[in-house]
Amino acid sequence: MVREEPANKMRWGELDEDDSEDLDFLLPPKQVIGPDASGIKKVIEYKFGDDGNKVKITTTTRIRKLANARLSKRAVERRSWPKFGDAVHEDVGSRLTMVSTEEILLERPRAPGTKADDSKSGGDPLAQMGKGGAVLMVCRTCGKKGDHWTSRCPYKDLAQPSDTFVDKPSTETNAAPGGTKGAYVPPSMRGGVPERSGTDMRRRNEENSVRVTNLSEDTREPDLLELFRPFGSVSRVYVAIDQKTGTSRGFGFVNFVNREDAERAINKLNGYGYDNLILRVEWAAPRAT
DNA sequence: AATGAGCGG
Repeated sequence: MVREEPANKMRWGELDEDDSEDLDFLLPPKQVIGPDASGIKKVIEYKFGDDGNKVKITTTTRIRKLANARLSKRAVERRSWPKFGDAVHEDVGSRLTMVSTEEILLERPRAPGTKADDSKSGGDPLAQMGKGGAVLMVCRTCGKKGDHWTSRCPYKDLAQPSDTFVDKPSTETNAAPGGTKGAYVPPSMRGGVPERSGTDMRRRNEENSVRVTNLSEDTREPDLLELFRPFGSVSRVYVAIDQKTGTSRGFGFVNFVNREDAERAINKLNGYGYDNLILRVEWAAPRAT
């Protein structure tokens, strides 16, 4: 089989590039009208004749019956739509593939490099839900879904009682001068954070944190959950994993929704034999900052 | 023996 390459054949990438020397740009743009529902198409174009005068050429064609029959009514209808974009000056019917250089702007929830525009949103992320991209916000401080991030949490400052805490006079929580009981106070017993009240205040009880040590190597989080679940609802289980080896480091944490449940678990499971090892179960110290 | 990843707007 022999393939013939006509000498004058342009590759598609070169289209419209070789005739930059002619004066066609002075001519009115080519117009394509139709085809209409009955397949009639008019092409009006202009050329310079040999004498250098402008010549108007009107071509009227009718789409072959066969081709027309294969088009859906909708497709035929679409053909009469006015052209837009780069296609405005194109006889689209003659070129099945359009190479467009039109800029397509992708819509994003937030364009890169822009700052959150509070003036438009009113600072309320909820107001943006549903009209931009999906917004999924879960506050890590109070566990509420949907209206704020951790840093905006109204309880952000309460969660970690500190010397700089001013809303409420601190008492037993801090190493206050004037003498305090030096015993360790479970975070849930400390002041500062409002108690769970009503249905709205779903505090994520990161605070009722129980440390479990002396876990066997192959104890995983599901095992821990299974072990502690009977004492009450567990909000989180965690087994420390060595990032390098992927193996358990032999300790973990269990958070309970209710302090009392945590306490019962500690009392029951501390010293409990599990996988040939004696578990140590006690209140966890607050996580390192 | 040992006190945890991930984190955005």
